[in-house]
Amino acid sequence: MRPAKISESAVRRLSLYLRVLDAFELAGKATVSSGDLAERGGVTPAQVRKDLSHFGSFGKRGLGYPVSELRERVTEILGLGRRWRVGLIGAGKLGAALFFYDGFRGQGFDVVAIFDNDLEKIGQRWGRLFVEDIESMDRVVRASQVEMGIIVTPAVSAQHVADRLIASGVEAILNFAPTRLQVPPGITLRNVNLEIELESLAFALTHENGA
Amino acid sequence: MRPAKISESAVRRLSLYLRVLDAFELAGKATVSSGDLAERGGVTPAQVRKDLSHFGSFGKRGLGYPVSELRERVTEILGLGRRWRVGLIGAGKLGAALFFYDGFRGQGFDVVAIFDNDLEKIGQRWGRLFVEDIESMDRVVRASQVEMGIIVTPAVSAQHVADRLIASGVEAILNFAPTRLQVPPGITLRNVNLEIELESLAFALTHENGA
DNA sequence: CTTTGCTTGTGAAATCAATCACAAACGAAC
DNA sequence: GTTCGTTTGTGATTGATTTCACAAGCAAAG
Repeated sequence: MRPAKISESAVRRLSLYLRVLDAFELAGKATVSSGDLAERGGVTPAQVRKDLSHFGSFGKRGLGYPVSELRERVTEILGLGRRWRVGLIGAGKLGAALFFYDGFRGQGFDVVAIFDNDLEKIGQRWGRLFVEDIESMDRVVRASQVEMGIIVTPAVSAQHVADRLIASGVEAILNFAPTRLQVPPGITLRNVNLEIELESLAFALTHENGA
Repeated sequence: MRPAKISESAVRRLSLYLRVLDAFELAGKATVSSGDLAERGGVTPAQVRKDLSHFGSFGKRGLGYPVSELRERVTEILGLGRRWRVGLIGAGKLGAALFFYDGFRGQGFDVVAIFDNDLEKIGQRWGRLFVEDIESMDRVVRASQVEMGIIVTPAVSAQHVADRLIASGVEAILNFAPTRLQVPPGITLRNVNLEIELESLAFALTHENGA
């Protein structure tokens, strides 16, 4: 079942449910109710049922959802039934932190290329990869069959990097640079802006009480 | 003017406008229209006006908004008219990347304490700070007047760390650990989950076309 | 085989957010 | 001082998302 339109936030909740299901499976539970999932996920039971119902009917009334099977189905829905080839652009500290973070590999994401424009960095060995010159991005992206790009460059370079990624055939970009990227239709872009997160905390602290 | 309730997303857009205003001010523009702000921010003019109108009436009809003054007002609204004292919990690669990232300082956020539970890390010197034992968190948080906590520990430790932060009086937490934290009412929590971002890209790539 | 206790799946209702559209206000031109 | 072109601020409208509420379905017990 492929529904007309699934909201961004519904997809994110599916990722969340998947993690909760992992925990339940590890704990040896055979079935879970929408209430169980909701509690552990911090949402309402109705929300869980509605989110899942967009993709089919996975539960049994009176009983709940079979943990193992639902986990497989959600994995499939999210497109995690395969491995994804990721390119990292920016070999700075944040790039290194992401590269050496094991969580990605565990979820099916393999960094298969690293790029930088700094001569100091180009040629460095990271794990079993070498940092490539950003000038050879097109060739390397195609050779390594990179499907997603993670941009961890300074803001000024980010748009240029995005343009080159897209020109090389990459259709999904995760941008950590604190700038608004312009991308053509059909390209999926997600932004992670750490400054905005902190500013949102500052706003909350400033306005929470009547002080 | 303090409005009843501002949506999370409206606050994030204010951060965005602030960045656009910075650019306009740098470019020497004296006034901007909602259309100018909208174009650079990737939103609609009506949205810009609505967002700003929640906090007052800053523009002149027929003319637009005075760049410099609006910038000051938005800075004030977001609570950025002062510096914030931030504690970093987790002295791993991601923690280091965040610590050495200059963008935070530029926006008014100062990391004033770093914690870890690894004996190898405790006592290390980072810039002008030393990595503290997580066991002394309560004392150090109070002594350094930490107001916000950034959690960059493994998932298993995150809830414990959050509990201790809150017990020490911290009321705002930015969590990078891939787990759902439980916090009492009154505590502001934001999550940055890199796995969920990638999974959302995987979903988009998987479902974008009829393939 | 019928009853009982749960839990799903889903239209309907309610809430929340974004967009529209237009009167009001301003500066410039004459 | 009047007209004109522009842009704000905002009530009304539309659209999206979440929650409600309940019929339908299932397993277990008797």
